[in-house]
Amino acid sequence: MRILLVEDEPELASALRTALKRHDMVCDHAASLLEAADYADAESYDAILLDRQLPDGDGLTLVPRLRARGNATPVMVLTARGDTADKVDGLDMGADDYLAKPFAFEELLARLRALLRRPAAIQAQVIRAGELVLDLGHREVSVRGEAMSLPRRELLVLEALMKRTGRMVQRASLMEAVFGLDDEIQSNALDTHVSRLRRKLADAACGVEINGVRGVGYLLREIA
Amino acid sequence: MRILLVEDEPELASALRTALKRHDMVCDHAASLLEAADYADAESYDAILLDRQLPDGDGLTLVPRLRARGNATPVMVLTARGDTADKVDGLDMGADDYLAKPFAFEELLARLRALLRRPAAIQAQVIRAGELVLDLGHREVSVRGEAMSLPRRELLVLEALMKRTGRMVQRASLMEAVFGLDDEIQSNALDTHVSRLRRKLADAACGVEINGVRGVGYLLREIA
DNA sequence: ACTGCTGGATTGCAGCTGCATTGCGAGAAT
DNA sequence: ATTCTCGCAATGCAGCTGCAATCCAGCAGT
Repeated sequence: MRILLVEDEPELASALRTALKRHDMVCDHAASLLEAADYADAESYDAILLDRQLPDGDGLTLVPRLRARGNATPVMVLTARGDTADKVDGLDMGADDYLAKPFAFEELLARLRALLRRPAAIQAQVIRAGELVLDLGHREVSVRGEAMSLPRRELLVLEALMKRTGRMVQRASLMEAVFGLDDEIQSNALDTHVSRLRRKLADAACGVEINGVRGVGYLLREIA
Repeated sequence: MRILLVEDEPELASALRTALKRHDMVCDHAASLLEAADYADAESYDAILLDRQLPDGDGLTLVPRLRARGNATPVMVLTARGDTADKVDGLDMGADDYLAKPFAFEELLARLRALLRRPAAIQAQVIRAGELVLDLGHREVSVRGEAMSLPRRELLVLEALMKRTGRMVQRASLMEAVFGLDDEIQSNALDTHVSRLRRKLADAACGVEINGVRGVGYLLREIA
């Protein structure tokens, strides 16, 4: 479980970190609103523990900003401001729980567990072709639910082709997708990978095949 | 929004009912555990407000019963028992929120709104793969009922892999799950943990193994 | 048709990358 | 103080990967 802790008070922050660590959670720490926003955008967390009083503003303003970007990470607000009005504000801004300081660490943990029980549904981006399913997010290929392990380069070829299933992919464009710019590949390495991929697709009987178009490039096609 | 209110004290119950009604919520009322179970089974609610002290037992026992039947309705416990220990118990029994009486009605409402925003599904508390059982709540692993003690990092690896049993987990994603951002790990520390975990899984003969996919990541697979 | 040509397809091979494993020392936990 | 854990480095190894040699199919010109 990955937690983002947003707390500017160093002592409390480090105490919480070690405590969370002891409970087998991986915890990143941000000490300001700005830092927190950066972290939250760059990484993906299972929950955010959020202090309100931060040097550069009210931590609570982070929540609507996240939600606006489609970030549904559960947020628990930890703050000394424990009036009913504050709590109502916090919750209505999109926080999922609101715990007033001082709090018992055991309660924080229990509430955190409760939050983590309800996972933010993540949308897997998948492309289908025939019986082939390519999960772009997890870089994984499967045929009829069965995982199929592919080497990196072959996976890149397949990805580039499946993104344009049934349509042509120029040879140069494939080269770029597979090798990028870094390598100076002069030989027929691409053909090699295509060939090997073809064989694996054929063995898997997944209902797709790769056609070469002389002088132009390749295309992946569903078999009739 | 349909709410099930479980509360045996007539005054409070009727006060809550009218208040909820005023906020456009449809509210059924049960005065006992038995009645509550019947309602919950027969109807479908968006949330349950649950008192603990009921004439025929502790209201909290309702929650595991619901969950066992696959009923994931969010539950908020309302009770005079507000010790930290009570709260922890309540939340760990599967309640989603825990509010000690007396409370401000506005806070109840705000918490209710927060509850209703959350995703409906609850994540399984235990994950199984082969003979392996991982209890996410208690953070412990067991094989055929036998507890198996794992160091923190290895447990994190196993957790990340078991959450996607049989499917790929990218190396980078594993890194994130096991180390936060804070650590600058440049070496093959991850490989080390995987290796050690592999050995323990093999020794335990638990019917699962970890496959590495060169250039991509790892996957945990049940042995045929 | 025949033949030479061209560009892709395939396959064996060798280098190399990236993973697996192990031992070790420092630091944390008890 | 002792034990456990963790990150690291060294070593070994398997598979990927690029290359080249070979093979094959389509094409054009005679």
